[in-house]
Amino acid sequence: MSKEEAIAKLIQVFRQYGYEGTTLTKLSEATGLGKASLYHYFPGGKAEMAATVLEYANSWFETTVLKPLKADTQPEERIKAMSQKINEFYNQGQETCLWAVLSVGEAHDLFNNQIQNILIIWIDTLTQVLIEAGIEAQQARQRSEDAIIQVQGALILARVLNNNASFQRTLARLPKILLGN
Amino acid sequence: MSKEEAIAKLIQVFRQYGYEGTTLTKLSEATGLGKASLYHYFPGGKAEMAATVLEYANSWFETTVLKPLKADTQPEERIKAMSQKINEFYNQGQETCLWAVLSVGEAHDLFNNQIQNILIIWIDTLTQVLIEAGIEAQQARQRSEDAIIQVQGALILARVLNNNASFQRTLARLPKILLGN
DNA sequence: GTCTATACACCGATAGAC
DNA sequence: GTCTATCGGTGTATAGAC
Repeated sequence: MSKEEAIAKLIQVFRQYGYEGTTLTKLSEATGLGKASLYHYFPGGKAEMAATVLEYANSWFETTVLKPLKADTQPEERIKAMSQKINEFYNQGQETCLWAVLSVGEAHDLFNNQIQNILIIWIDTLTQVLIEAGIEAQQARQRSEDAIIQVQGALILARVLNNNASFQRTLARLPKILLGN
Repeated sequence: MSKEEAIAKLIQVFRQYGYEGTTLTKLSEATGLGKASLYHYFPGGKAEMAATVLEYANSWFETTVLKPLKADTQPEERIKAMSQKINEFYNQGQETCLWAVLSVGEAHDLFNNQIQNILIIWIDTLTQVLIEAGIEAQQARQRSEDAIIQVQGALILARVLNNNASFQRTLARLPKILLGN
């Protein structure tokens, strides 16, 4: 198993159990690697694994979800493309958000910088699209924040109600919310 | 210290650290009670403490936040009253949501029933207000879900950005979102 | 690189004196 | 009811053979 494949397994554990709820035993079982092997790849232990997983997720998000926002097409098309990628990113709303779970408890002190960075990039990128669509700057920023709020909130509701219908509805409405028509 | 005062301290710990991140040592320090004393009040240990805290929060929410929704005033007034209480409940957006943090990891299996119940009550109560305001049933329900989504999402954004401006903005917009004017 | 074995701290929980 | 002392278990992390 390559390091990249291992990271893909680790991310599942962290996002399901959170930082404190994730144990080396769970990480070991998920990857099939022994504890000592995990420490070979990640000498910094659990904290380094989480930081690496977070960096990997951030990078994936930027190149996959945010890239369509910079395409040379109509703003509405770009936003629809983003929504579709978000849907994949969160597995149709059935997966928790790694950023949300790692922003809690002692993990907050360790990782909030990384999480804050990616959210700001997301907001900024969306804002730029709306400005290109002719929306005034401050309103563009507020609507971009609203979009992220709704995605995050919908994930929580889907998790608690065990029903992703409202998540799907939220994603479908994103273009309208952002472009205001 | 009365049991009720102790619970008020316990809730702070659980909502800051989540279930797995909360330790008996933290709970002991927060209340000023020794571990053995905590077990005297809560023989079921940490799980019983969390369940009690959750029950207490649910009850407080119902009597304080949801009660204004059943008042004999205009729907818009009731929703404004609810928003104000939500603002207090989450300390102007500076506190995490106990329900959101206890819906993660192994705590999900233990407590999601309680959390699901209170969210459904919240949605149902809001829906009823909107129906009284003349809004069609299905749309009333969807808008109620949207309101909860936005509150939850705004709390996450506030925590990550360390800035509650968007939470305040979200609360201020709730009447408009719900009543659609 | 991966394994077994293990160190050491802290976890939740309990015993028993007062 | 609250305390000190402590239990068994598990957590993270490491040592050392292979």
